[in-house]
Amino acid sequence: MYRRTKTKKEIVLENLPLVKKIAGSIYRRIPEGIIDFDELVNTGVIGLIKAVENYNEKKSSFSTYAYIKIRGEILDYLRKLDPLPRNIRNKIKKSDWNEIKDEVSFFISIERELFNGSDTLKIKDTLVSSVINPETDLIKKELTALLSRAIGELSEREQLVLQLLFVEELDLKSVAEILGVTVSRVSQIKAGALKKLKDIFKTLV
DNA sequence: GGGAATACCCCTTGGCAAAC
DNA sequence: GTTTGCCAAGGGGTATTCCC
Repeated sequence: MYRRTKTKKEIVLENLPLVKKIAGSIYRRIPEGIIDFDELVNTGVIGLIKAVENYNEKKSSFSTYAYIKIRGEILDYLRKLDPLPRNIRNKIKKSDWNEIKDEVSFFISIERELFNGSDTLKIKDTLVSSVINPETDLIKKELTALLSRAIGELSEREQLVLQLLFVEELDLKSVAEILGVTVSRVSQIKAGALKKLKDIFKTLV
């Protein structure tokens, strides 16, 4: 057990860089002046403490578990700060193009990796275009649905690696630290996941 | 100032070993 | 046999230093 050899305080101090990394990646995506970076770090530390208390080593590595808990705590905190009722926020969400862009950015990034060609740019441009029309909207929805299905075929570990690399925009080194493996291993998982995704995607299209 | 050389970082890939 | 993971080597991009 992780806690048997180290005190809670030692584990928290040891994982503080991880908290700062996660807080930083979220902080970069929040409009300037909305929240203080230190507040996010403090919230992340609360998540880290909860992770230490509830960690079950049989289920996953501590760093992976802590990552999920820390990020969840910060996101919960941000939701609580939202002054708008959830139903109003949902209505806004439905018509907020930035939100849509955020959701599909993951797929765009992966697609870029998968196809690595000029055609990708055209699709990307279609997806992120500021002009919404029925045709581009339909293409976007179909592509998102297909990729979503393909990603669902991957293992949890592969999905996590892709999420950390493309959604959180972490580098391989950071992902390696979170997963507790080497950078080269993360690169291999990423390459394998993308290859698998490409194969799955081909069968779906 | 700017071009060349060097150092450094990030990442990928191949080979290998251990575990399942 | 397959999967997982590490190590070492090398490619590519960027930053820094040096010299003209």
